[in-house]
Order: sequence, then C-alpha cells, then structure tokens
Amino acid sequence: MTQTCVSANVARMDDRKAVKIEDVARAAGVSIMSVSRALRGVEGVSEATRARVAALATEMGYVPNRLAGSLAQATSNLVAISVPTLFDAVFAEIITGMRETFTHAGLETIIETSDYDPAREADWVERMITWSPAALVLSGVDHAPGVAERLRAVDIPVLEIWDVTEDPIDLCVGIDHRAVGYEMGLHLVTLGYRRPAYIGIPPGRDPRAERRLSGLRKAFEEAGVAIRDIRVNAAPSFEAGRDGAVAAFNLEPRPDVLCFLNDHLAFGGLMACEAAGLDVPGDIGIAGFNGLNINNVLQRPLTTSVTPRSLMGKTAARLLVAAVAGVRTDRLVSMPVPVSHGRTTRPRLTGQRAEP
Amino acid sequence: MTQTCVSANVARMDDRKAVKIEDVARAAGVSIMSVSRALRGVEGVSEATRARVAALATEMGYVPNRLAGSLAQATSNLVAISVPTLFDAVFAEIITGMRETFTHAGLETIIETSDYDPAREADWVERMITWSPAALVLSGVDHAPGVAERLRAVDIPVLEIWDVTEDPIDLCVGIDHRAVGYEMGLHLVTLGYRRPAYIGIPPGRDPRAERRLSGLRKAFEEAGVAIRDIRVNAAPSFEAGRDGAVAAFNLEPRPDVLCFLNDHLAFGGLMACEAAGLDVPGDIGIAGFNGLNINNVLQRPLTTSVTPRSLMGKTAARLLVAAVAGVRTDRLVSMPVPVSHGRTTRPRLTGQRAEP
DNA sequence: ATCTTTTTTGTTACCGATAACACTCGCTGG
DNA sequence: CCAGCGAGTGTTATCGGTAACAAAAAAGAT
Repeated sequence: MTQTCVSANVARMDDRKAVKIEDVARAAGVSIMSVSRALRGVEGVSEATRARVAALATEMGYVPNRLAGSLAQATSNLVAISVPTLFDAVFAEIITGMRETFTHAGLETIIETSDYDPAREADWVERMITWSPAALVLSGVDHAPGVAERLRAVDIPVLEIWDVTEDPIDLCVGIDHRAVGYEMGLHLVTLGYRRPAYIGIPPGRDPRAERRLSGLRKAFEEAGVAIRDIRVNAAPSFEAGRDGAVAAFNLEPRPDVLCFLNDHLAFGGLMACEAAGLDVPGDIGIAGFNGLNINNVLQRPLTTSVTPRSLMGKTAARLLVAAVAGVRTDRLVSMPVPVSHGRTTRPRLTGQRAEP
Repeated sequence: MTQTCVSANVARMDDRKAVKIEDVARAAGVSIMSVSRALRGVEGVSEATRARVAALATEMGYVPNRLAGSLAQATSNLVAISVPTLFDAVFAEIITGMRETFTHAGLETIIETSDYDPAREADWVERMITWSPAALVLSGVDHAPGVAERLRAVDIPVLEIWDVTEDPIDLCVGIDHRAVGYEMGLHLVTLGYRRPAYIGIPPGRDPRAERRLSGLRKAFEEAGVAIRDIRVNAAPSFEAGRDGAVAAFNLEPRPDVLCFLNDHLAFGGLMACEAAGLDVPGDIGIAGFNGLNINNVLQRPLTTSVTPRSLMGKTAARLLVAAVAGVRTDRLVSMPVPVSHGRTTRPRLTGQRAEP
C-alpha cells in the first residue's frame, strides 16, 4: 500500500494537491484577487463574477488555506480557551455556553486543560500567542507571574472567566467566590449550625475554593464559630468527598454540618453518611457548591450554591465577540449565585418562613 | 484609552510589534536561516551559534509565528478532535487520555463538539482541513455521506475512536458496542431476568447506543424474550433516565430489569425506583453502561459495562502519534469491556459461584 | 602545502493567501 | 466631446517563516 518510489509519491501528491485560489482564478478566467474577494464576501466584485466564482469554487472543491489567510491578515479566527479540567462538568458547561456564540461569530475554539497548574497555563499562553488567536480565554484570575503583563503587551483580547477580580487583564465574567462562601456560611449559621467542618483538597490547587472557604469562615467567625478544616490529598472527586466525610465523622465533637468544596465531594460525603448510618440532615448537614444536574434526580437534593455556568459562558462569549469586533463593553461582570436550600440541611428554625 | 491618531497607533504598534526572526538574526549577526535552524533544533548550525541565538531569542522575547511556519511546511502541529459532547465525562476522559501523549509529541489539540450531529461533524471536517492539521480525531464511525471519502483523499491521518468498524478511514480504536450489549444481555439472562425493558433516547441520535441495544436484544431473543423499548425525548441525562424509569413502571407486566442507555440514565432510574418505593434489586434490576466514577461511592453500585476510556485515549493517541511520524501500526484496536456485576441486579442463581 | 571533504552559513524561491494601490472601463455632466 | 468619476478588476508587495541549493570556512588527507 505504501508507495516507496519517491517520484511516484510526488506525483501522487501533486495529483491530489488541494486546489488553490490560483486554480479557481484560472478556471474562472479572473485574477486571484477577484476570487479572494468573491469568496470572502468582500466589496469590490460584481455580483455576476461572485456567483460564477462561488459556483466554480464549490465545484472544484476549493478550500481556502487559513494558515495563509491568517498570516496575511495577522489574525486568525481562533479563540483559545484554557480550563483547569474537563472532568468537572462545570467547565464543560461554560465552554458549551460560549461555543454557540463563538460559532455564530465564525470563531473556532481551541481548548486546553491546565490541570489547575498556573505554570502550564503560562506555557500554553506562550504557545497560543504564536497562532495569532482572535482572543484568549483563561479560567480564573490567578495566573503565573508575568502572564498578565505579557497578555496586556500583545494586542489580543483576553477574557478571564469563572472568577472575578477588580483588575482584569481585559474582560472578566465570573462569580465572587468569597461572597458565595460567605452567603452559604450565613445560611448555615441562620439554620443554627455551630460545629461546621470544611472538606476540600490541599490548598494551592484551587484558589477559588480557598476563596469560598475564606468567605465561609468569615460568616461563621461572625457567629463566634471556627471551622475545622479537612483536606483530602486527591483530585476533586466523589471519592475525595467520601473520604473526607469519613475523616470528619471522627472529629470530636462531631461536626453538625459538612461544607464541601463542591457538589462532587458533597455527593461523595452524602454517600458516606448513608454508609455510616447517619441521617441527613437529621444527624448531620451537608452543603456543596455548583448545583449540578444530579440534584434534579436526588431524593435529597444538596444544599448548594447554584452557579450560572451556561449563562456565564454565553455572557462572556458575547462580551468577547464584541471586544474582538472592537466594541467597548463592560470590563467586569459578576454574576449572582443563589443558594439552593435543598434538603441536606435542616429546615429553617421555627418562627421563620418555611422553604417552599 | 484608544489612540485615535493614526500615526500614534502605528508608532505604538511598531513599538510593541512582536520581534521576528529577522530581528533576532540581525541582533545575533547571522542570517535568518541560522536562527530558524538554531531555534528548531535542526541540524546545520554550530553549537556555539545555536546557544548564542537561543539566548538572544529568549532575551528578546521572540516567539515564532506558527502560522508562517506551518504555512511554509504545509502542515501544523494541530490535532483536531471531534466529540459528540463534553457533558458526558466519558469523552472528557478519552480526551484527557489522549492529550498527555499529544503534548509529549508537541501536538496541540483543538476540540469540537458535534452534539451527535453528523452534519455538524462534516462541516467541521471541512473547516479543519483548512488548518492543515497534523491529524484528525473523530468520535464514532458513523459519518455524514462523503466525509470518509473526503478524508481519505486529503493526506491527513484520521483516527476514529470510541467505536469500531471493519473499514476504518485510517486508524480506529474503540469498543464493539454490539458485543458489549450482547455480553450484558447474556449476563442478565443468566441472572434469570425475563421481562427486560430498554430505556434510551430516540433512535438516530446515538448510533452506538442503538448498536448496544441490538446486542442486548439478540441475547434476550436467544432466550426467547423480547425487549420492550422506551425512548425519552431528551438529551442523555439523569433526568431522562428518571423519566424513562417512571414510564417503565407502568408497563404491563412490569419489567424485572431496566437496561439504560448509560450510567447517567441508570442513576436517574435508580433514583426513580427509590422515589417509587421499589427495592433494587429486590423488585427490579438496573443495568447501565460505562462504569462511571460515581459507582465508586454508591452504596449500591450499578451493574454496568466498564469502558476503558482513559486507556482508550492513551492507546489511540500513541497510535496516532506513530502514524503522524509515518510509522505503520495496527489499523484497528478493539478494547475489552468487562461487565461489572455491581449491586443493582440480583445475585447469581443458587448453585453458581457468588460474586465477591 | 595543496586538494578534498565536511561543516557551517547565506541566498533565493516559495508557501497561499490579503492589503494597498493602479488601472480599465462605461457613464455622467459641463 | 472630453474631463471626472466610480465600479470592477488586476498588479505588486508583503505576511513570517522554511526548503533547497550555493558559498564559504574549517577540518582532514596526501
């Protein structure tokens, strides 16, 4: 099957070599430029030529070479997106939310997972710049040193998503994680919890989670309560939550509520409670973060903060498309994150309005 | 903030304009080609110049323009991957499995979601070709008409993943879905189930699922039993499984086992059983597909077929990297998919060895 | 010391498009 | 009847690199 004769190979390649703009031009009896203009829908060709060229191009199977096009224009239609992980449905939803808008705007997306490692993100940024992308999307606002400066220096619109900062590189659409943690803390305090424990992964991996914890801590501190802190040395996962919960059961005194890094861990924790014969929320409360779809089918949906992933993606994409087009917009959008009361924390104290 | 004066703009742009190979060459006092060679690690430069140029390039902040490079070389380091969806952790795992190998090989990945629509996949293929990617990865073996021919015509290595076919476009690494369904069917028949129902989404969206169903059907038919078929008009999700299960409860006679499209639906179904007060597996059995991580924390892990997503990704990537490098390898790899007995189907009949 | 080799370096042509400008018409208006 | 204009089309330079070949310098052989 393999052609070993060099000349044969060359011949074969020449045969099938993609038809280029020049071929179309020759076939249509016009200049290269007319073809280029016709195919891009740019002004400056008569309707007759445009139609003729377009038909011919299709017939000949012409596909423009974007490498050449982008090189000549010094910009591409590529939007490069970096997320920590694809395992977490959250980022999948954000991406999906963005993609639709991008597709409409004729933008291609290229996705990277940094695995929560700022150094990898920084590497990737350097690599991506070489593609002259139309825009860059980063997850979070904590970057390796120098990255922000670098990105401000090159003239590419940058969007930071999922977190907020007062000093975005360019555009920023996300949620205020500290506020989210604080809100949840307030909620739990209101419900009367006084022996909280936090269950997460070791610090340094997920700065957003740490920020939520700090908000949570603040809320409890205002009630004169300290949070005990359990870290499971693993990736954020169902299993980590389960293991963390098991560890929490042995604390003295036993926590009355477990605050998990996110819904994944919370679900793992819920299962651990079930396995340990603990009633939720009777014996112990559970709080998560994200409001994943799984809650829609759980007998006992999690008490959690519902993040607007899809909407966030859409909003962000719209802003970015505008920025790419040169339109000025808001630089910072902080989205609301309602607490979903769920059924893994006890109902409100007597005298308060009951949850519907 | 915006500079409106044209000359000022130009000046600014010139200031910050990325340093190019020519600048480095001038600074190093060598020709452009020497810089190109030095930086690419290609033969033909003395070690001394290489070091000097490399140092200078770093110092000057030179980043090669890949558009230009790829254009000149008529190929890029881009691997374009199409998956049906990112919501399903399965594809996230496959991608993650592949990515590591690709990164090692210096390949960049660009990801598309086709949303189970062959037409979108076909569009995407056309668009991608224009980037001269190093390789293309497609999910499944069912493509829009003409796509396979088109891909065979251009000289780009193509990998089909997740499913298998006897006539791959190029390379194929996946699982035999029909066989998987058949295996599961045999297992359920062995366990004594005789009133099975299948719960999935409308046909035409996920050909792999249909193939699994056909295997399942065959196994039951061999036992003289027909499968009843329930389709939920929704995306494959927890909710779809729940709704499908509820529908199944009303069938006459009530099914003794529910076979779900995948674990997502199966989990939704499990929750529906719980909500309906049905004991699993006492009153009704449940079978899924994939062996998602959630099973690791469930009190009652699902009976399911465990797909080797990560390994599949790794294997596939390795093959593809070899192919890109011009090495001949196997064209087809079909991976084993063991049945995990779980605890949502009844234990084996008496007289057989018990499940550990 | 001279003639090969081999290594290193430089030149030139192109990759496949686009931008900017130049040209050719056919028509209008003075 | 011809300058003036605008739509439609063509020409030329360029984008930032790389391949292929040519030239120069260094190393080795006789």
